[in-house]
Amino acid sequence: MARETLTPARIVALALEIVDREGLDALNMRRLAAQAGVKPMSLYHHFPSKDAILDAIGEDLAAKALSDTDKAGGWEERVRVLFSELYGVVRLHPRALPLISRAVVRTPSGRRWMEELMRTLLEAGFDPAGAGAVYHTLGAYTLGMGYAGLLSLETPLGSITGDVALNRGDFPAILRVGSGLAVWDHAGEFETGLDVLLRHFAVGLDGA
Amino acid sequence: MARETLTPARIVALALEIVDREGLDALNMRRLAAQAGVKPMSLYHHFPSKDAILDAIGEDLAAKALSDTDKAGGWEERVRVLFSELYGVVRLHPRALPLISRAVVRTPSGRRWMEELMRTLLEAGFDPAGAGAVYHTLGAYTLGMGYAGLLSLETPLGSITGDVALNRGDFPAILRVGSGLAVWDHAGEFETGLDVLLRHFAVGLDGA
DNA sequence: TTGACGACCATACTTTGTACGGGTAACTTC
DNA sequence: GAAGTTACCCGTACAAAGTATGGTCGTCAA
Repeated sequence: MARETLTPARIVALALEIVDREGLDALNMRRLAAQAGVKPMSLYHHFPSKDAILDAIGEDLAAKALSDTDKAGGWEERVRVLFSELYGVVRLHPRALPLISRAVVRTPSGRRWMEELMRTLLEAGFDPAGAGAVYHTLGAYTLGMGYAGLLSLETPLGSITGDVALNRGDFPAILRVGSGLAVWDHAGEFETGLDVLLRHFAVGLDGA
Repeated sequence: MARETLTPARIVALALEIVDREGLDALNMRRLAAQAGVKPMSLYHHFPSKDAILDAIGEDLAAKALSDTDKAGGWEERVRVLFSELYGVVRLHPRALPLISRAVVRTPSGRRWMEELMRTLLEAGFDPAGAGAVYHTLGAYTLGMGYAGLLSLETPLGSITGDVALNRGDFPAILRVGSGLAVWDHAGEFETGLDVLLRHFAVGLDGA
């Protein structure tokens, strides 16, 4: 709205706002330009394509997941913090999740996050295959929690149990569990699962 | 190609083929019509919109995840089978994953899958909150494994370690782990994590 | 003054979903 | 069997969205 100078950083910030507020699909060049008080083609002076803007958002978010990881502590604690920080970013920007997941393997900050994780695991004594397994399992779990939350944003809370109520009798168990299905924010739910998985790998490491 | 009669089932089958082969983005009405040997607008006689076709694909896949769940066995085994079947479908059609995840909460077969899961959990003795937690945790894990695999399809295997090799020295740990990062098909990796999580809930159930 | 460059934009082309209004053949009804 | 109805398919056209191409305008160095 306010007509400040157009910069890559401001474009990314505005784009993220739109994504957070209205979803990834609502982000288009004309909309973004309008938000910046500028005409669409002006954006191309700062970015070569829309995809480049999306990558820049991803980089931005990946950088946030990287902040305070240098607290000391055992490897298990460090790994826990790495994934918790990542999940924290996902919780703050659920609609940007597809960008975050791409960023982990494609942007500088994402790779720094990954390097940090791999270094921690290798130093802890995991062999390359073991480190890969930890990354796969915990990464999938973290990513999945995010996608599940995103899904529940797009499918309005009551639309499951609400619809189902129509043919009451066909889905008694779903109805009994009710709203517990649609709400993914239960305190500590993510951390609990993360701990369970992490502990499993820790035990395996000692055994080997 | 072959000009058979156009039916909803055939449209869905062809659409799924395109998605499997070329990805979700490659599926458009003109492309799909051409594949069916028909003109674009003809599709709208059988489906009201593209979105309806996507939902139909989801329903189709959700139905496959539902097949042989009626084997007897303890609740833990039944839950394991439910998620394994679902994951099996995801592995067969990774590029259709976004459709599968929507389907679980939106299509008849998806809801039947969910009902089956909820019924099993409630009968096993979980309270509604507990059943919700199991669904959240295992569902997120399953979904996440799928998304991670999808991600590795889109980011060609070597592009991570390949790029990183350019600035050798910045990412030594990633390089050491190497190809283990990009390959998500390790036998039993999914089942291992699933068991770990499931066992955690089983123990919690006995304790309560 | 002049020319070069950086920031912004007008126009237009392409791709994709789909509204609208047919058209033809099979089938129903009297 | 004539007339209407329906099922199935299609031609045309428009809107939304990414972006190629080629300006325009102000600032600043020489």
